[in-house]
Amino acid sequence: MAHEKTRPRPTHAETAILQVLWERGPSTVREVHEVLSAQRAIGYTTVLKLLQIMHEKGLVRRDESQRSHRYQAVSSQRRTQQQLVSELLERAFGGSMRSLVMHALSSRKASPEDLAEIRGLLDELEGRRS
Amino acid sequence: MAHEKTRPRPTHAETAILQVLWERGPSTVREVHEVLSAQRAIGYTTVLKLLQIMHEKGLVRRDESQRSHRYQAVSSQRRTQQQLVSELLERAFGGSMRSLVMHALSSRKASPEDLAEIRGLLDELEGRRS
DNA sequence: CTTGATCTACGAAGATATTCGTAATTTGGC
DNA sequence: GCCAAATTACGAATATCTTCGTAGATCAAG
Repeated sequence: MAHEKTRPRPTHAETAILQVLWERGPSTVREVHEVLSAQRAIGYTTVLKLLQIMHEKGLVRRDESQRSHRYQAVSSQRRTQQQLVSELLERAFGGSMRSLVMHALSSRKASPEDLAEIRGLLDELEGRRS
Repeated sequence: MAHEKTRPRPTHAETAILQVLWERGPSTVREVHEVLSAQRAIGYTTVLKLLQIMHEKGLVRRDESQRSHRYQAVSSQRRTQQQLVSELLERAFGGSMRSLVMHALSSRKASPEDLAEIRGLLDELEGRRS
């Protein structure tokens, strides 16, 4: 089995860690802990344990060549986000993509650049040429 | 406290039930169970228990005037969806609304009506008059 | 080599979520 | 009134998630 088909959906705490790994790239437990503990109280060994569990689950890869192991996310941010959006779509929006997008757009102030890019994608989806 | 400020975020199983209540309106345990068990194996008393817990949490209201109690969602679908989107935004998208919208748009085929409505909202957000 | 700092491994406690069996209650039909 | 079917209440088992303490290994400094 060259390709893992079904990687488990990351939990809340796990997603927070993935967030850090995506931003920083391959990181040690200490580095991840420093970022997270700036956001909320969390023990060092808690982060360590979470990363170990994520490693078992196949959510992260581990480089053990150094004393301080380096962890990196297996799935790209893009792919994971896609998975989470799809899931939310089914779970709470009954598959209504429009509804989700409308909510997202309304939920936060968007920059002109954001809007322009979204508009561009809309154009594509509508099959507009030129 | 006339208004409950913080209603707990619904869990996975709970969201599935809310989904049914939003679609059907006030429903009995049996009715909810019929819908859910068509999707996956789940016992009648499991649904009952979940609805009882949701009632304790304040997620649903219960009409006990009939022998078969009727449950209905307390928060509107709209409001709950808003909450879940915001959470996902923080949790996995680092607050990048654009990213979320782009993913959502790409994840599913959208009807011309969907696209038109989204475009309309874009126009509003861009402050276009006319 | 010894010591203190740092790191991993591991177990386990506590919290939360999910599941369902059993018992007690109610009700409609006979 | 009695029974079968349907319903609620309740407790408990199981699973999953989150947390962290402790022990042991490793390493750098002196």
